[in-house]
Amino acid sequence: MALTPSSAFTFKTSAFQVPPASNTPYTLLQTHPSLSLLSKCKNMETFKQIHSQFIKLGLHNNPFWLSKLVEFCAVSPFGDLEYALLIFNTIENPSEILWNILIRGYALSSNPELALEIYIKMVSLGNFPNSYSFPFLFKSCSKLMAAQIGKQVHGCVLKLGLESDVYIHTSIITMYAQIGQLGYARQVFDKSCLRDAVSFTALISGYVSRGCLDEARKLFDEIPVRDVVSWNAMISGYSEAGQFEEALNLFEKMGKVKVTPNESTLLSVLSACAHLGALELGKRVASWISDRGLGSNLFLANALIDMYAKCGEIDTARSLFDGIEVKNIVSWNVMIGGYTHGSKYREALAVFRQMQLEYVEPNDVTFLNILPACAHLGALDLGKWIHAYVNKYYYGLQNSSLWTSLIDMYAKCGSIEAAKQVFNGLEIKSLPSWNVMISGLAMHGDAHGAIDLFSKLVEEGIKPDDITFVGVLSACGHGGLVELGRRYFSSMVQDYSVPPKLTHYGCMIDLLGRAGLFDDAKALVETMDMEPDGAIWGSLLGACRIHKNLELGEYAASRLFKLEYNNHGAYVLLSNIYAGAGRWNDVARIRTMLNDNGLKKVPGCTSIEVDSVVHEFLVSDRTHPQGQDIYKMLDEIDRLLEMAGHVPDTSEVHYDMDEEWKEGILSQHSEKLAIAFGLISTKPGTTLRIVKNLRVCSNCHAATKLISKIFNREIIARDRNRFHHFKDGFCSCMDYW
DNA sequence: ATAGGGTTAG
Repeated sequence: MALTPSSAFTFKTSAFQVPPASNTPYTLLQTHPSLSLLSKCKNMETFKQIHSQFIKLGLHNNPFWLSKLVEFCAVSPFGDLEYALLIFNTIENPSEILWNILIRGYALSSNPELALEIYIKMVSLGNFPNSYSFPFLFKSCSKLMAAQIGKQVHGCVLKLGLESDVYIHTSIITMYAQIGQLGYARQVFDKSCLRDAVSFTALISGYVSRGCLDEARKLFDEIPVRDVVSWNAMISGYSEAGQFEEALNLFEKMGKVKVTPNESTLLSVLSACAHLGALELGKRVASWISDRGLGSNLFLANALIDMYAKCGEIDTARSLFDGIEVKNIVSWNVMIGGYTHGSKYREALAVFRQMQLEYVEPNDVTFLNILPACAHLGALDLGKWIHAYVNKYYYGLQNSSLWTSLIDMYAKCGSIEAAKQVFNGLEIKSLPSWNVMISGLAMHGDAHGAIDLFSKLVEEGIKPDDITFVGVLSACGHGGLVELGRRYFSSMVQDYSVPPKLTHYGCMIDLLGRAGLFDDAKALVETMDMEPDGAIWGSLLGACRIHKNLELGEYAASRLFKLEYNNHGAYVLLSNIYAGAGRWNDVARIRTMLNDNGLKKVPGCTSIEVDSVVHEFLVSDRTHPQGQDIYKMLDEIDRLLEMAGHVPDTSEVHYDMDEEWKEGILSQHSEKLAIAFGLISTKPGTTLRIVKNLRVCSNCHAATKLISKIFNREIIARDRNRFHHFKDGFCSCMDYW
């Protein structure tokens, strides 16, 4: 029968009579070998053996040993509270110490309300609480977030005149601080003259957890003697609030006053270094750690891996990772996250696969780290597997960012319908989930879908943020909805008080430029209250190429080169503009500039997932094991395209002066290779999904439209900018991109 | 003999 306190407190003690305390001197007890026996005990089986041993030796009649036995059951992580109660119930007149131990056990348990029940029982049986009882009671109140009861217990303390006990005093402050009653915590603190580092820190932690860092800092500066816990409270407070510079400043100060950091300090500091990319400090901390032989501390090792990866030293991170003999889930997660963070998506996937081979169970953080890699690579099968896994093992999971990541993954893998399904299935839709859904629709060229969703969001009374408007404005841009775009742009500030950032200006300039409204685009650039960045000049330049605007194109390019002298794509665009205007001398001049600056073309690269494996193709790639079959298919495609009347448009190849390379370059663009591979390695009618690192060229776009018709395949292509759904000879972008 | 401040990644 499971004993509950209420049923247990029947005090059926007739079976045992506890004799009076023995006269064994205390000093003898302290060194008794049985004490180390108990402290080494790791499970109840062993405990029961020790218990019966104690009974044989007659030690159980001694109050000291009795308390040790109950204490083990009540508070050891290997103990058993019900068993503690069982022993307790055999004792006729339990001492206050035993009552307190039991209260402590329940206060630490998952049912802290029982600690309060036992306290009431204790008092109702005529026992008085002492100064030891109250810290346990306050701990229970904190865990229960029970402000009312906490105040009653506080009243009790005052009645008994125990408020000046330093332990009780601190536990009252801690309790009020942890249940969010900072005013009370402050009053207790201010009224008393008991102000040591501990009570200061208790209050500081309260302020920190409510985000009142300035208030916390004021107190921190007043502490007469700060110990390492005080420093940690403040440093980790800054770090968790995103004030990483402040965290590191404080850490430097801590070193100057010669307080030795401990594990917590180092973890906070490494996290701040990771966020700031502060590699130098990170390395100093790393050598400090290894100098003290702390390198094998798993928490620190994981934090170091994270720091190195986020600071760009991914190989150092990897060798640390490989050096850990017994990794935990965090080790795997930070390594995967490090690769994702550094855009090394294939490596992220490889570590994930390794993790599965070693039978390590992934968790939600693993998925949060691996999903962006799936999204970037278009690894839809793995993404789907993760979705199924989450549904199976994390059903009802509250981690809303995981759902947001899944929506984003589906959208970026070209499965906008699946993205919608996940989104619609969400009971609670966080703003980020709305945002990824809106930009997902925008990416897929469903401008009206995105705008409708935005209206729904507003109807639900949710306040959109700057990211929402990036989605809305880019939807308008992809759809060529100029007037609507203008309206949303002005509505941002007016109706939602979201001031436009550079990206919003970028969306608008792209929208206006692509619609050929150069005067408006120029006017917007000139009236902006911030300096235009490369992306803005780049999209203006791109628009100038589409609309053959030589003059503005030259200007935009000159501005862009001042910011990004090595932007190869920009030289190409400008060269295309010159070529379109027949200005061959200028084309040649650009060619020379490229050579002089040693700029290499970013190779076009397209990936396609077949049978859960992501295959990558570069321009004119001949490295694929099925290369021969692919090129055979490519010839077949070109033959059928020609028959269908497709004439390659060579106006965009002029920038490429390499004549022999130019030959056939169009038909060997990476997306065509990927499509050819997709056609030969999937069943007829299967949708092909491809991901390209650059923007699709107009040639491939025209060709892909025809391929979709000739081979009766839906082809979903993601380029640098957006999705194109090719079907039946048409593209969802309506040739506006 | 039982008591106070903080545990870790995104």
